[in-house]
Amino acid sequence: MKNGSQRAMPMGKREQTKIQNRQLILDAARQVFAELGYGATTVRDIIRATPLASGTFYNYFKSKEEVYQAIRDEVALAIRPRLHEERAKASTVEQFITCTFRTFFDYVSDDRINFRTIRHAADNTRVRMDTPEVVAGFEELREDIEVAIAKGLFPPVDPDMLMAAIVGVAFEVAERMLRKEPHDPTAAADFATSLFLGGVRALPYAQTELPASEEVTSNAA
Amino acid sequence: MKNGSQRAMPMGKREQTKIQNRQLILDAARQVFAELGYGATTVRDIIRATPLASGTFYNYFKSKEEVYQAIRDEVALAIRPRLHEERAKASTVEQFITCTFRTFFDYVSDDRINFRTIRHAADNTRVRMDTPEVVAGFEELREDIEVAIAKGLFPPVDPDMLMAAIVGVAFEVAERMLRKEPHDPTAAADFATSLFLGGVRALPYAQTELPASEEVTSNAA
Amino acid sequence: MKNGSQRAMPMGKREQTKIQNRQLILDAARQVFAELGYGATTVRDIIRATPLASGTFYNYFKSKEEVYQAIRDEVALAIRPRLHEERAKASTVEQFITCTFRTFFDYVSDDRINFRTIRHAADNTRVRMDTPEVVAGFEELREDIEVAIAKGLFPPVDPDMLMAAIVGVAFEVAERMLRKEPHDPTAAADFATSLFLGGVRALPYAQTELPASEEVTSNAA
Amino acid sequence: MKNGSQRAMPMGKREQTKIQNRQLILDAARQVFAELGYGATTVRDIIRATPLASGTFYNYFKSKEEVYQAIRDEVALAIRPRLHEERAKASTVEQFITCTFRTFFDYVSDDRINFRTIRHAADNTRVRMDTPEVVAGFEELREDIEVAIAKGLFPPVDPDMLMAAIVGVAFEVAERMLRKEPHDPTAAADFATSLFLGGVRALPYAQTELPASEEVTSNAA
DNA sequence: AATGAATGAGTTTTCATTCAT
DNA sequence: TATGAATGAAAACTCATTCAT
Repeated sequence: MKNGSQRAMPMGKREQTKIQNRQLILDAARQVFAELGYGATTVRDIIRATPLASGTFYNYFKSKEEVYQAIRDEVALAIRPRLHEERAKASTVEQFITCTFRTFFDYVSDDRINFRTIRHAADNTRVRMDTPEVVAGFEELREDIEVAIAKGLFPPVDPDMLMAAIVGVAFEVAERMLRKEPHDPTAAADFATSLFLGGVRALPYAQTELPASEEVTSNAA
Repeated sequence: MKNGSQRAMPMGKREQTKIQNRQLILDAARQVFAELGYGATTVRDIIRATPLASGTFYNYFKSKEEVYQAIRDEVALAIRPRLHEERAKASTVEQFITCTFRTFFDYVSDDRINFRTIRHAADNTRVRMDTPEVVAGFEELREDIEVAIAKGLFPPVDPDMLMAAIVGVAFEVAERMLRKEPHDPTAAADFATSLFLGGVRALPYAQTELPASEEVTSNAA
Repeated sequence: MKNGSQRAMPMGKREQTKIQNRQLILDAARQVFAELGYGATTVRDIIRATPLASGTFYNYFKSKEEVYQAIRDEVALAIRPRLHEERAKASTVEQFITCTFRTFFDYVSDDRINFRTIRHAADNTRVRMDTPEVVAGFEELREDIEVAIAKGLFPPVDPDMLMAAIVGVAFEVAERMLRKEPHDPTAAADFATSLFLGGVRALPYAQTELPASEEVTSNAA
Repeated sequence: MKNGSQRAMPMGKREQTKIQNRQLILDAARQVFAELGYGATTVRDIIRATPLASGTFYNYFKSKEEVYQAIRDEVALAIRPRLHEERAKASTVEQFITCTFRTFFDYVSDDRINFRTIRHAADNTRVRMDTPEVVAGFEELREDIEVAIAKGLFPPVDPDMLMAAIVGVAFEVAERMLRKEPHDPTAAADFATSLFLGGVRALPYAQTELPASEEVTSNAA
């Protein structure tokens, strides 16, 4: 049987299907990881969430671990450069903190499926996967903090601790943000930023249901 | 040699063994969960880390899940009352924040095996179960915050968000604290407390390797 | 420690308990075999139906099989001699058939727990255990038939087949009898006897609920 | 050589293997149930009697119970319609009884493996499951009897009891029939039919080893 | 490439029996 | 002798991976 056609540019049906199937698996895996947690997920679970057959999985990934790697990398690759870039531009503590949280919460809000995959809540299990890519993201933050300290933006605090505090607040507040519809990444970013810049006394007042008098809804400090 | 201590009901060897075996299993489970992560751990792994026979496991727990519950509850039951009690005494924001972090980090430092079990790495997965007991601990913190706001200790911030921020910083900073020997719960508590009271500019300066002069270790800003 | 008393006749507490425990186990076993069937019953099930501890079982019986033997023997020993004796006295077909069914249904009605043990209905499973003792009971019936044929009571039919028919009707009709309260062994015996003596046309008319005219409730033939 | 037969949908090798494997398991199960009894049989036993791997069993059946169901239903589905149809045609007691027994014994003789599976010995346990399909068969017989009574074929006997008697004789006589080679379903049917039509006195004389004169083989009474 | 049944190693779980108290 | 927890062999079941179609 001869290969009748060779089209240089337009992608053959074969290649398209291939890319599409890979994506089907990745999407299914994200879903299932988010629902069951990484540990409890089986390859069968992933396949079941797909129109494909079980054997097909192995045409694209060697194992559950490998799909997981792919998802992780996708996430980290999507957010890390953005964060790093923003922070590099910061010339004050305010800017550094603000852009870090804002970028993070915006990303999470846009791409909450991915977020849920690495930080997940379901069947009572929250998981966070400290895989190389994610850890690398943390390291990058720490390095950016070190640079900022060197530049004099930050006082000479323990960069590791500060990184931990930022990460902790970012993930935990993101979790809450996602529970309320509609998501309000701006409010989340404001909250976290205010906390880091001025402590609890600087926090924005809560949006109350009652029409509060004007000055109360804004910051008093 | 006389038995000087008074045991109201001298325990038979059988009861002792029973209690001891239960503990053997719990300890083994803690170890193994900490090493392999909850998801990857099998009941066999737990038993293997024990001098007991496979069937014996089922005399004490119905499943891996049940051991895990027991561990979790042990943790939550140990720490929650302490935290709640301390916070109830607080009459200022400072006290509220300080005692929360101090109690938490002291506990974690004392009982790091338990902490590692519920907040852990290896196989790159950190798990924390938002099971009834743990969630109840979070709720309690939120309620305490609400009470504090009502009393005027806190400005009228979003209690859910503040709780999230405290929890995030607590767990994440604890993680870092445990990576350095010797543990320094005081430093961790100081760090977190300062952050919450005055933001990044209020943070204590990092412990440098050089023996720093006294006033340097405290806040300057 | 000395054995202070030796009472020749009155049974010691020890012996009494021993006999009593043996009986507890036998009774429990009967119950459980009847409920779960022999195959599905575990020694644990039997013990659970007893106030005794699992180890105690083995002071009385070596295994499930052995309890089962004991029950079987009890049953066979209780009913076989009665049946044999009655049939030996029979001098007509009528007597032979009548006494066989009457004795059997009376026994079953009295001791339905034992019956249920060897012929049981629960969880949709009917079991009949053709153990040596039970088979011996069947053989005895066949031999009695052979003797009756030799004596001229029966025509020279196939004794094996006749035995099978008697056994089949006995067990199956007994099953129905036990489903109606109050049990009516007399009606069951009449039914079976009439069938064997005269075929379906000789069967007694069914007891109807409606107050039927007198002659209808009795046989018409 | 051409494939002369017309298969509407030529079956792929896959489908064939699937059907064949299902049958392998069913056959093995029949064998093993017949050898060990239902209760004592394990899924492993069934698989061992098969060239298949252990996991394969679970591609076809969820449990031992489910295989058993399949076998049972096969039996009931094969025999019930035949019995019902024959009885519907009966216009006399003789026909009703005759066709019932004849059809039953013919079936059992043809399909003795199936019969042995649901009515069986070894480990001394005979099992017959009164599962929906089988019970439905019994019910059907009872209903047919009720119809026959209404039509005046039978005297107004207790249909439940008559059904029980027929069932008891059918199963028990079938058991004996299967013990002798060659099977003689005709003799079994004659025996049972005669019993039900005229009682023991109407029974055919036993086949003796000696070539008996003609009239002896038929009824004398 | 896609399919999905087969595989069998590995896991969970049960239970008859033993044995220290 | 009674107890009941411990034992471990064996049963039930799962699932990642292979492979014939």
